[in-house]
Amino acid sequence: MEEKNHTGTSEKLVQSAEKLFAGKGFYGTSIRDVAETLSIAKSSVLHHFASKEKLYAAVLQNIADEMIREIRAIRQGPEDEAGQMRSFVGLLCDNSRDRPDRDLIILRELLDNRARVDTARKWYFSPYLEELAGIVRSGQDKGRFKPIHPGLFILHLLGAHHYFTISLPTVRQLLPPVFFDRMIRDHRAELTRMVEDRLVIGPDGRDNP
Amino acid sequence: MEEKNHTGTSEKLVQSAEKLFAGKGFYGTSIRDVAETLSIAKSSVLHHFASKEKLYAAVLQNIADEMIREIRAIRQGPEDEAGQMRSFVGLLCDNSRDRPDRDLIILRELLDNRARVDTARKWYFSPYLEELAGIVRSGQDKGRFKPIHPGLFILHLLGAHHYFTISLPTVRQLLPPVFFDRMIRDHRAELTRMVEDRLVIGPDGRDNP
DNA sequence: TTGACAGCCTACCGATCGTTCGGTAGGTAT
DNA sequence: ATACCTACCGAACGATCGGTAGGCTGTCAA
Repeated sequence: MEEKNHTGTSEKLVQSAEKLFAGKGFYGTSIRDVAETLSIAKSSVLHHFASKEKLYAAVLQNIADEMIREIRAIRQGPEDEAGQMRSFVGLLCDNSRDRPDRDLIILRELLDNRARVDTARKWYFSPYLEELAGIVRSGQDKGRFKPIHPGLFILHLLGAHHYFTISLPTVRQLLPPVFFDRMIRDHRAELTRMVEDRLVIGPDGRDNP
Repeated sequence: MEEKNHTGTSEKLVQSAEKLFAGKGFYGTSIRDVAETLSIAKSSVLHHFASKEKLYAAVLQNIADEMIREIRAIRQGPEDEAGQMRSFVGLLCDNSRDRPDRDLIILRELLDNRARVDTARKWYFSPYLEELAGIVRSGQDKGRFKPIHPGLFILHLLGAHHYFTISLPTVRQLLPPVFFDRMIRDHRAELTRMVEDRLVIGPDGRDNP
């Protein structure tokens, strides 16, 4: 058997780089910064990843892979489409609490990818969006979801959530603590309501498109 | 009388810098880049703004001022609170179409401000959020709006819109044109529905909180 | 035992970064 | 004519950037 990478440094580099890129972006993060988190030389980083771009790509790929795995696990689960969407809202909130760096990286990539979208650059998160839109379409095909545009609904749902989580540290300073705590508590319920009101057709079959 | 800034270079610099910062962020934009857009030396940029940070601050302040002016104009208009919120949705969409750089800068600042929020750094857009939350609170005080958390609703509305507009260039490549066009058309209607469903209490007085 | 290679190092490269400096051109006020 | 101002410039500063070259060490299969 081939026994490459027996130190696990590459994986540690990806994890460190994720945190740094999330905090200061691609241009704001230097290879030296990444190397220092593992107390190794800068050129050692370039031994594992041939360039800064490749390291960044590895970070994106790693995040995208995890997200795809999570959403596929939900989609292949036993729930119906409405239940899957509710589980997805829970997944969103849990991930933002446990892995806040992910949200930052995704948003940064969304911003940066905009500028170079014409350079035929790979977009790591399109399979993720495809899976989500797939759930919506599936529910619509079975007559359980309202005929809203799948991609639009997903973008609005993701937008409401990510924008909220990104704003939290800033808004925390602007709001009295009591209001802030209530806002956090209400957030997940509000996302769920977004699913119920705008997507799921009630058990009585009524629909107001 | 003192005759400062008779060339208008400072204003031109702010406008150029806004575009560049929007495209590649603070770290991704150099003073040299800004100077070249006006065909002047980079030291001349530093004559108008003592540092890169100060130039960036001027860009943010300029955007924040315009946005505050716009939202105050709506708020002091003749409409009731529901009409003001509808006008605000229209303002959002129009601005994103006419001044797309603004959305990018605001989102980037939201991301970057997160990291240094503990350094007591000024947050230029809090008065803007305050004005918006004020409209919601005012409508609630008059019994016209549902008792949703004002800040939460505003963040969800802004998030849904900004995330959507930011994603447009990327999503355009992933979607068949016919779906893409429909998505654009439905976006404003969907935001308006967000206001109607989750905020405004219908004329019959019914309310489902 | 030996050779291949992974991992990590020091040393160094050219380029670019933000910033500082001294100086010039042209206008205005005294 | 003197003094002072804004606007702008080119040169240079030290620091840092991403990346390269080459050498040392330890592991492991042949």
